Amino acid sequence: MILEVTMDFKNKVVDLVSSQVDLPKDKISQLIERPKNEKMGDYAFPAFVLAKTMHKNPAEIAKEIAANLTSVDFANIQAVGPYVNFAIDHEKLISQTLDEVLSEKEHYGDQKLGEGNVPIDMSSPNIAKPMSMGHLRSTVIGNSIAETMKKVGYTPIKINYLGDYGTQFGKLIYAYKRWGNEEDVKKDPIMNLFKYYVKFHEEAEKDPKLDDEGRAWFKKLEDGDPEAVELWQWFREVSLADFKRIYKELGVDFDSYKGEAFFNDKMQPVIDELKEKGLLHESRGAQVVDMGEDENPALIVKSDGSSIYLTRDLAAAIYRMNTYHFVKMLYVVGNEQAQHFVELKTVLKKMGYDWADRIHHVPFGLITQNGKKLSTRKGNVVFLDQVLGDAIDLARKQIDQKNPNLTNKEQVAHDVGVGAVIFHDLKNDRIENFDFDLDEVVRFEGDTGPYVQYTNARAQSVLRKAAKMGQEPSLSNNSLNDDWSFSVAKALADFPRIIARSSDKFEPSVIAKYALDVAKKFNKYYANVKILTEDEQINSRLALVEATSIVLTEALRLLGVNAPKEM
RNA sequence: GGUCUGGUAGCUCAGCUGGAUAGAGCAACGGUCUUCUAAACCGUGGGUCGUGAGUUCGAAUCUCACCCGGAUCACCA
Repeated sequence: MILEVTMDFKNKVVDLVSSQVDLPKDKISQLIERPKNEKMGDYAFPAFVLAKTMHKNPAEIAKEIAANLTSVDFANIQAVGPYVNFAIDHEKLISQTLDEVLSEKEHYGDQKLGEGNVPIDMSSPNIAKPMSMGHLRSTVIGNSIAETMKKVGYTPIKINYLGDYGTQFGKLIYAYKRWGNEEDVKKDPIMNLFKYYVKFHEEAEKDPKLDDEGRAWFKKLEDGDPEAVELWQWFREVSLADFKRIYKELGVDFDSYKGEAFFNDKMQPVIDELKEKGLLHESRGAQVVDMGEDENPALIVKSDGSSIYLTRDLAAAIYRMNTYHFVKMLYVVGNEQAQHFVELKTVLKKMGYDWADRIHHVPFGLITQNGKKLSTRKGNVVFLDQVLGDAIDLARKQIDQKNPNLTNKEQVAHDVGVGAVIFHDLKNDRIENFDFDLDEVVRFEGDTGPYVQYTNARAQSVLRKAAKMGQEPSLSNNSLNDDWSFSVAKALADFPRIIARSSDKFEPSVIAKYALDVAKKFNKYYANVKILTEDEQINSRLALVEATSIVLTEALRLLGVNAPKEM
C-alpha cells in the first residue's frame, strides 16, 4: 500500500484544525494551502472564512487556534496574520520520505487511480512523407501519457494509426508515374516520394486539373486497380521500415500499427448503420450527418462515392471499442483538428454509443518556423531525422570537451541528444504553440533535459565514489534536518501527487517541470553540502542522494528520456 | 463573421481546485573550479499579470464585454 508522506502530514493538519474549528473536515482540507514562501511553514490554514460566523477579525481567530494546538509532528504551529502556519518537523519528513523512496525504489509513486484498457492514438505519420517535428510531438506526448497511465493503474495501448490511405495516395501515385522512377525510390524512398508529392502540389497550383487526376487515381486504388494497389503497398512498406528506425531512436514502440487502410472494409457497415438509424441524408451529392443549426454537416461519403477520414475514424473507434472495451480512449492529435473530434464524438453519440464520452482529444499546439505554419505539401518541413542527428552530434562534442574519458560515449551522446529534443517538446504545456528554433531545441543548459540528466549523473557519481570509500546509503544512523536536505526531501515527497495530476490532465509537462524542480533543489544541496565527509551522517546524506537519483530517473522514464549514470 | 485556443519580465514559459511581498530559464552584468562532474552554483537589474467592468474579506486565477495573435469553418487528415 502506498503511504504518501505529504498526505499523511496534511491529514494531521486537518485533524488539528478540526479540533478547534467548527467546519467539516473536507471543507478544511479544501482550505488548507501550501505557503509559497517556505519560511512560513509547510501548511497554512487561512482563517478568513470564520470571520463572519465568529464575528472576530481573522488574525485574532488564527491566534486563538494556534495557541490551542500542539503536536509532535510539527516543529512549529503559529499564527501569522490571518493564517495558522504549520511547519513540519524537518527530521521527520526527511526520514519518512527517504525511507519510502528507498524501499519502493522505481515503484515509488505507483498508485491505483483506475484500471482498464486505454488505447492511445498517437504518432500516426503519413506514409511516403518524412516524419516531422509535428509527429514528434504526438509521439513523445503519447508515449509519456502511456507510461504515466500505466503507473497509475491503467493498461495503455499505443496505437499508431498510420496515414496509409486517402486522396493523397492518388496524388502520389499520379506524381510517381509522371515524374518518378523505381531506381530513385529504392535509393532513398521517403525523400524521393516526398519530392514527388511536393512537385505535385507545386504543379497543381498552376493546373488545378491535377487534383482531379489525383482523385481519380485514389478512386482506382479504392476499386482495387492492380497497378494502384501494388504501388501503394510498395510505398507503405518502404515508409514503415524507415519510421521504425526513427521510433527505435526515440525509444518508442507500439502495440498496434493498424492504419487507416485497415478499416477500408469496416466503413460500409458504419454507413449502413447510420442509414438504418436515419442519420444519413444527401447534401450536394454527398452523404452527410447533420450537426445542428449553424454547423456544417459531418461528411460521411464524398460526392464521388469515395471514403473520407471521419467515416474511417468512426469505424476505427467502434472497432477499438469492440476489441479493447476501453475505459478511456485518447487521441493525441494537433489542436487544429479539434473540430474533427467534436464531430466524431457527436456522430457516435447520435448512433447511441454512450461510450463516446470516454473519448478524449488530447490536443497539442502548432509548430511553426519563423512564425509560419509548417506544411508538408509545400515542402516547408523540419525533418525529425535531421534534428535528432544534430542533437546527438552536439552532445558528442560536449562529451569530448567535458568528459573525454567517458567509456560509452556513443550511447550517452544518443541519450543526451535525443533526451534534449524529447524534453524540450514536453516541458511546456502541450497546448502551447511553438516556433521551431534548433538552437533552442538542442540547448543543454538551464531548464533542459540534459540539466536533469546531468544532475542525476552527479548523484550517481557521488554514490560510486562513496562505494569506493566503503560507504553506502542508509537511514539507520543520524537523520538529517538541515534546510537543504529538507528542501530536496519535500520535493521528493511530492512525486506521487505530481504523477496523479499529470495523468489526470494528460499533461507530461507537469512531470517535466517537476523533474526540473527536483534537479534544481538537488543542485543547490550539492553546492552547499559536502556529501562525502566521513562523519556520522554520511549514510543519511547518501540516502538522500540515492533517493533523488531514483526519483529523477523515474520522472525521466515517464517522459521517455533515458538517464545515463555518467555523462 | 461563427467556433476553439492563447495573451504574465527584452525572449520562452510556470503559477494546482481564488488567498499572505507574482516565479523559473534564456539573454545582460558581476562573482564561484588545487576540494563529491562548472551541462553546475551564487548575486544584480527587469512585470500597471492584454483592457474595462463584476463576484468576493481577498482575483494573474472565477464571470461578462472588448482588444490582439493563432487555428478552424463539408468532398485533405
